[in-house]
Amino acid sequence: MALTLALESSSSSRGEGGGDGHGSCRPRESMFEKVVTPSDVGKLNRLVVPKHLAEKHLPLPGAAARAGGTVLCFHDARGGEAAWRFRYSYWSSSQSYVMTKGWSRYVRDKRLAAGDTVSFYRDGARLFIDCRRIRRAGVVPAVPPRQPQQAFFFHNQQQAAVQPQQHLVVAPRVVVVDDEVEEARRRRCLRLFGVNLELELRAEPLLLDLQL
Amino acid sequence: MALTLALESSSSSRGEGGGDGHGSCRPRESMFEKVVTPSDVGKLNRLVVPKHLAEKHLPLPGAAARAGGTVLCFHDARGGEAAWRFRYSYWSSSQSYVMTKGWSRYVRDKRLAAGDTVSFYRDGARLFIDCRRIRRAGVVPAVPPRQPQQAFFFHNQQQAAVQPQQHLVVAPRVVVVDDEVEEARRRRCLRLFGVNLELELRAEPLLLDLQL
DNA sequence: ACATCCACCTGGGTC
DNA sequence: CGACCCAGGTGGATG
Repeated sequence: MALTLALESSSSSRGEGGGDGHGSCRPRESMFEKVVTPSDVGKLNRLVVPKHLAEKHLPLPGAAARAGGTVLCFHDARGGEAAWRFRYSYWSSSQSYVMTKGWSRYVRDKRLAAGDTVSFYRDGARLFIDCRRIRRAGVVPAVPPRQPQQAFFFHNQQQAAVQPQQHLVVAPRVVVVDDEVEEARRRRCLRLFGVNLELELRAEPLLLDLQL
Repeated sequence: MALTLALESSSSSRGEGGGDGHGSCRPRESMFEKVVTPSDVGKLNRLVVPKHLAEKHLPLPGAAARAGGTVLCFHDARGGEAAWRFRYSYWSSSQSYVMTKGWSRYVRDKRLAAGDTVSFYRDGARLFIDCRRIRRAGVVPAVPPRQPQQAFFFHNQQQAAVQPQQHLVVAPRVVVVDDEVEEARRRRCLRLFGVNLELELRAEPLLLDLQL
């Protein structure tokens, strides 16, 4: 069954209920949203699902919980063939519900950052996931931060790290962005083709040569 | 069938074949060696056996792999009654061969540290294990780093870490050693009763009070 | 309680 | 550059 994607430009209501007007699908009912924490998008490779939301919308049969969880398949609310498979389980040690395996890929592909919002929808037995970025100062990124695009990409972010004193020379559009959240680690964030490059925060101002 | 241990003091060829002249046994053929990583001797309690070596010298029948591995019994190449039993299994998740149960005991008893070498030999169906420390400048340790001795031992190496500015006061023989290997992480290594304590490398010289 | 073991998982590196 | 290794992890079970 194909999903009809009528482009509704923007619904005025931004409540947790409806689609938020990014041109996505219809016959879903919202389950819940979460503003992701630094840990949710960091090296822990897991999303903590708030317990009350998990037990209300994504109950784990208990047998499944003891059996090491289950695998949930979420369709991408933006359409496309992409289906996101996450291991979903209960960690008795921390008494929390988590999505583990597969989650880090979603974070990477969607360029999720702390403060962004992930939304989970359901249409009958069909599950959907969507996300939206936080409101950011600065320009809209040159490349929309979506889909497993095969754009220019630093393979080794270590090598891509920019020393404060270096000049950064780039070709197309570049946007310097201040992350709103992620105050846990105070970092500067340079957004390049949808890739976040993290710079050590120094007293000195950042020196950049932007050749646009 | 007893194994005759003729003391050939040192085979001139140091190739991966022979004994290294520590007065150990003969009729073995070397299978492989590994320079152990920090993880191999750390809290993970497992030794990763490089895949190509594992499949060449210690194949797991596949049925055994699926059955959760097997137990291998290694005789101590230095002689003695000691036999080291390791669970040996294949982790399909990481596609790697590992020795798990029993390995941490070997690490402890032999005071194995990162950079040391473990060697596996075979004599027909009989398996042998040996290890040697990395070449170190400085004196031979006061206590030979052998056998299940129940000597003084820091349970938590974290706590045992020494800050460069501190004075270290110790009772018996102590040797300060510069690690030749492990240049990957440049660290000072202080050897104390066979335990390696790692110090952050600083410009300042190490300050020690040695009360012998 | 604590250490160990076990079955997973992942990113970086390498080929 | 995709595929694969493997070093470095995890939670949970066990004794």
